[in-house]
Amino acid sequence: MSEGYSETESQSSRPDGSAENACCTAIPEIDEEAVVADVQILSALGNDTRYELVRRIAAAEDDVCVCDLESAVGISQSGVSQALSRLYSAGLITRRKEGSWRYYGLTEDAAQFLDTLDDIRATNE
Amino acid sequence: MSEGYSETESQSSRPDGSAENACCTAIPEIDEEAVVADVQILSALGNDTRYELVRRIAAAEDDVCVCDLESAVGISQSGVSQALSRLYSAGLITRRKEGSWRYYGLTEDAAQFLDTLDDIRATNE
DNA sequence: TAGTAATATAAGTATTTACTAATATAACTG
DNA sequence: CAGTTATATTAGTAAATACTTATATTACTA
Repeated sequence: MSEGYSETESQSSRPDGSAENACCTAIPEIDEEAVVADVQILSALGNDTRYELVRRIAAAEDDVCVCDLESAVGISQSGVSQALSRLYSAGLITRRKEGSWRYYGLTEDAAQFLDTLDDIRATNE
Repeated sequence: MSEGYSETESQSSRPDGSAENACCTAIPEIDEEAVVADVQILSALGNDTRYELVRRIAAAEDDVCVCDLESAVGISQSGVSQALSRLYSAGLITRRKEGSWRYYGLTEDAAQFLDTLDDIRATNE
């Protein structure tokens, strides 16, 4: 019950004098599918460990195996594996098997994303 | 103590026969400040509520006040305020006071970000 | 085949997060 | 001024998260 601050019949005294919840501008609906897809990408990348993993994969010239990443981010093998798995399902990294090794690489999406982040950071300096 | 799987002197039998943790490519260090800044943005946006707020602010023609956003995302006034506050400190929204109202708008960074997300989603269809 | 290495999965847990309700603050209004 | 409205802040909490350890799986190797 998140009401309790508007018991009277909402005779809104909004800034522009309009009624209901239209104090400013009508707020359009948004695409629910887009939300889900985008938030998956954003939350996958919005964590130090996973972000670092992606940056390291991006920085490497070729695809990278888990063994290397493990020592790089300082958490357990299991933790790295889980992190990579999540990045993979978010579509941020590719994976390829070769013998006992698993090689991870960046997807185009992720590359584009990192570029945007670099852009933003560059303009904010 | 996240070791325990490499007790012997790491006489690595890596894919390319190289030593230490260089099975693939040397993995360069990454910029710690960039990590912090980027993860702040990503994690701020990587949550349904906050993402929706940003999308709605983006979709509105003018700046938006909290009262409108509240009904849009379906959480309490307090929750919205906290979400906006976090988005603000991540540099994703602007805020401006006008009488009792607070108007929120998109920053350039956020706009660029949303564009990239739209791009990515568009190419993945 | 048994043994070992690379990675994944499962189960458990401390920490973090995203809320809610209650209260505070600040500005407008009679 | 007292009352009300818009928003922020605080405190508390259920649920989610990011790990850990232990175990399973898969592939290579002697």
